[in-house]
Amino acid sequence: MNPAIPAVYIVDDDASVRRSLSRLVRQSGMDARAFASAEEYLLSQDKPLQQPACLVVDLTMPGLSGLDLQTELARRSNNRPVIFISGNADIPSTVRAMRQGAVTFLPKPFEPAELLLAIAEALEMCRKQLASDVEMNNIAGRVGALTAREREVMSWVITGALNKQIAAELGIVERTVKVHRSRVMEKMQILSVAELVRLCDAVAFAPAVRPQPRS
Amino acid sequence: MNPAIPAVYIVDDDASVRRSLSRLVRQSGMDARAFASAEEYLLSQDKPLQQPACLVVDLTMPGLSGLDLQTELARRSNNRPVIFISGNADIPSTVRAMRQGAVTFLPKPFEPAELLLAIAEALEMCRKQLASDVEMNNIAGRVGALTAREREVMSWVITGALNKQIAAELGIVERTVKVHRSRVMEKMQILSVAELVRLCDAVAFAPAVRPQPRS
DNA sequence: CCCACTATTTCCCTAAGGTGCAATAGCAGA
DNA sequence: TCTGCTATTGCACCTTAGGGAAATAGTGGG
Repeated sequence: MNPAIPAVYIVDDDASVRRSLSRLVRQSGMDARAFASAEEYLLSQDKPLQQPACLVVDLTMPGLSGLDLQTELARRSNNRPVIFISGNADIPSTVRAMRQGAVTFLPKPFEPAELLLAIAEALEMCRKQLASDVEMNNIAGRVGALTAREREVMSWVITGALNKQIAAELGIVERTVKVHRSRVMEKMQILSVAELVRLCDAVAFAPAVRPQPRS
Repeated sequence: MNPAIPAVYIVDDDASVRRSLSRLVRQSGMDARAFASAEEYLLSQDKPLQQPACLVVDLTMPGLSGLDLQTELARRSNNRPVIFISGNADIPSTVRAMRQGAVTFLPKPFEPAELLLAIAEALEMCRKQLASDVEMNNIAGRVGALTAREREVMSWVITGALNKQIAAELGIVERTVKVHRSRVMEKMQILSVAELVRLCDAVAFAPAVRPQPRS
């Protein structure tokens, strides 16, 4: 599969729906992959996504329902946008689906253009998410390259603490703090504290500050 | 109205619904205010919200519909959480409402407990939003106290630029940059660049950097 | 036992950040 | 015109940040 070509995963127990939707998707220049059940889809997903992709899921299916699938995907941090389709949907299901982050919910029958529009939106969301994920992983990787001590020093640096203060907190000499700090900046591949703060905030870097024992 | 007591704004064209919901809300210890139409509600809203509050809106009403009201509120940056109720709702309306940020959508008839649960959630969201808004206004106020030049210097500082570089960019001497920078830290009531970066990011402070003229 | 990695420290030096004091200048309003 | 606010700069001085060189030490493998 060409990583540049987006993929649409279709999950529906109705074979004729799978066929027609697959055709529609392919005619629009995208990859289509169909699954007859949520379980089947889940089993096929062993690799992290590398190309923009989204799901088109039927709400009511034997076994795991569309909502169950969505819940499971959220649990697995599989953040592919989900578009629901259903012939017999009720308001509560729609609400639940949307609250869990569904892109939209199309009641059958729907116009092919409606689905394509939703898919386009979902793929755009996915692209942004992918770009963001890449960036997060990039940063997390750099943080991972730090030693425990360096992370500790970093957690103080991003609070704006002076080297002198950090040294006092850690019970070491200022020169040592400078050494760690220097390595942090080097490994994080940045030149300023401002950038360090942004990187740490972006990945929600844990302070690593020992919890204050409340007397 | 006691600011500590949350308020629930009920917008429904059916007087009996307004009565029963108001009673339900008041019995739960909250303020209830009822409106017969979206227009009536909008006209009553001239003051910014100070207490946690949410809306319970009927989807279908004469004049502006519930969705119209939601859209208008979004346009006015009135971020009170909205709970929809409706006796004859369809999926598309539900989807649109949820996509526009509705807390939930309750089809009539619903259990009183359901609505109270939704209200509790909405009020909690509102409380967090209020706290955040206060914080944002606080920061924005401090930024507003800066002079144009100080804001300009700040925009460079948060990129991690050295005083020397900032001076070159602005065509002034380093000493002057230091003066502005010092005032920025004073007016923003902080002690470190790390904090400055966070404050600016929190309010999405515009770089104020002149756009690069691409040749 | 030797080696790589990490943590630590001392001495010393340069660059950058931050301030106090004083002075010049432009501009808007009383 | 005088006053207040803002911007600007020069000079001197102190504090921080950042590194170079070299050495000590503990830990985990090979």
